[in-house]
Amino acid sequence: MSRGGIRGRIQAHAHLPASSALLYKAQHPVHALPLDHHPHHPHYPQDHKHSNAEGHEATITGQLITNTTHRIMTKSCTEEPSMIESPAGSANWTDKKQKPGHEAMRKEDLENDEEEAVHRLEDAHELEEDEEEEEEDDEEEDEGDDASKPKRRGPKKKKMTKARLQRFKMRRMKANARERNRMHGLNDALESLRKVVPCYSKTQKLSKIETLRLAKNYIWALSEILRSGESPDLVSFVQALCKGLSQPTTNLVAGCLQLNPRTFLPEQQSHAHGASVASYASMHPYCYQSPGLPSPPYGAADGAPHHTFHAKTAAHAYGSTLLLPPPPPPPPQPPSAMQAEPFYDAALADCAHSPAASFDGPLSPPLSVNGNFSFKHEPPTEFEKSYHAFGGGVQPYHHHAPPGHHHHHHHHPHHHAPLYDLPPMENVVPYEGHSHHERVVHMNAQLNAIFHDS
DNA sequence: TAGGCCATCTGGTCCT
DNA sequence: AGGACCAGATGGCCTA
Repeated sequence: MSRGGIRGRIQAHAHLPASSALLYKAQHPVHALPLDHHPHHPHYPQDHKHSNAEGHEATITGQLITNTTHRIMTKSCTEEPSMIESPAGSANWTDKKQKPGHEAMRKEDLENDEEEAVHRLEDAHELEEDEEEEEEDDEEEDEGDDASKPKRRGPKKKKMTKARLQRFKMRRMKANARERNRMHGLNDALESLRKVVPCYSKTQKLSKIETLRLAKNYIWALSEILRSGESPDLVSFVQALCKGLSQPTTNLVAGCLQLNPRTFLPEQQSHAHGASVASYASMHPYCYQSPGLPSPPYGAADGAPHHTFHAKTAAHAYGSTLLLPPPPPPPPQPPSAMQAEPFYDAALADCAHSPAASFDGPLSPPLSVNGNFSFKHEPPTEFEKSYHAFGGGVQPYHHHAPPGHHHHHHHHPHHHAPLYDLPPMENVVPYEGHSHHERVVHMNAQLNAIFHDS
């Protein structure tokens, strides 16, 4: 039984103008208030809740940090505790760029919080009040009273002096802030990934794990296109995309690609297998649009990649997300998730009757390997540059070359990587010996051949 | 209410 | 020494 997760995230909020998360955040504008005024916010820093292996100390320091920790927006801030941000940054980190006014915590708040924190830690660590000069004094304490108590083995535990406490607290705060930033960076990267795999919607996001799975499948499917050079059939492609995905995500992908979910069922695939992506796209030029895509430009509202599709280009563009690998001799075992027909019925109903019901954001770029085949006109990201550097090996990145321009004058013969005798999805073969540049040239040619009916 | 998903804190480990 | 990375723990939100 799948609860929550993608299905819930997708279906439960289909009627809402925004995702639950966004909605919740909109309804809980905590960013303007001090941290300790929002103990029930979902992303309220939770140091105080900890009762882990460190036990008491963790709890106490957690309370400390609860009152003093704030989102650190920039890396430089991690080196300057006075720059710590309002907790709202932590609660609404996705909105960080819209909330510059809360970056700095009021100084008196910080001082008060730290003072209280120190008091708590004093209790927790039996701090000796008058011990201001610490280090040396701590080292040679109670050496002679071993008769009274059993001697403690192991490293001697230093007494928590105020100064040490302060240092510890500051270290912990900075480490927490770094960790938050690190995770935010990870999430940003994941969001970037969401945008380049099929079925992107900003308000109905795939979960992290599903995004990774779908991305893996997508990469494999595209690799198969390169390897075979054939126009794959729709069902196989969708099956490949959905392999290992949850039911809700499978449902999403099927709905996103306007594929009759029934065609997943083995007994229904006989006729469906015959349809290639190209023919399907030509027969259903409009159906490759996301069911809920508003009139173009689709991506303007939510900041997603901006695509200006026409009916014709939509079929072309989304068709390219439907590049199907030829069905392997033994048809791939459909994931168990694909056998739950009701999901597909629901998806089908959505597609057929409620074009705007499921998605309010743009789909992914049609082929977002690196923007060469898609409509991307932005300068390359750092990742893209490095990706080129890594994949291309010898080719420098042509920063300002327009899409589709710099890849078309030299098309080298392409040697496909062999497939191994592994299960399809584990069969990812690096295209060694070919630069990424070359592969993209080849891919462009193939995709153009497939989807331009030439 | 259970389970999925998530953000966050935390201490350990490794690296520079 | 300090930062990055990691995994465990925790609790909140949401859906079925």
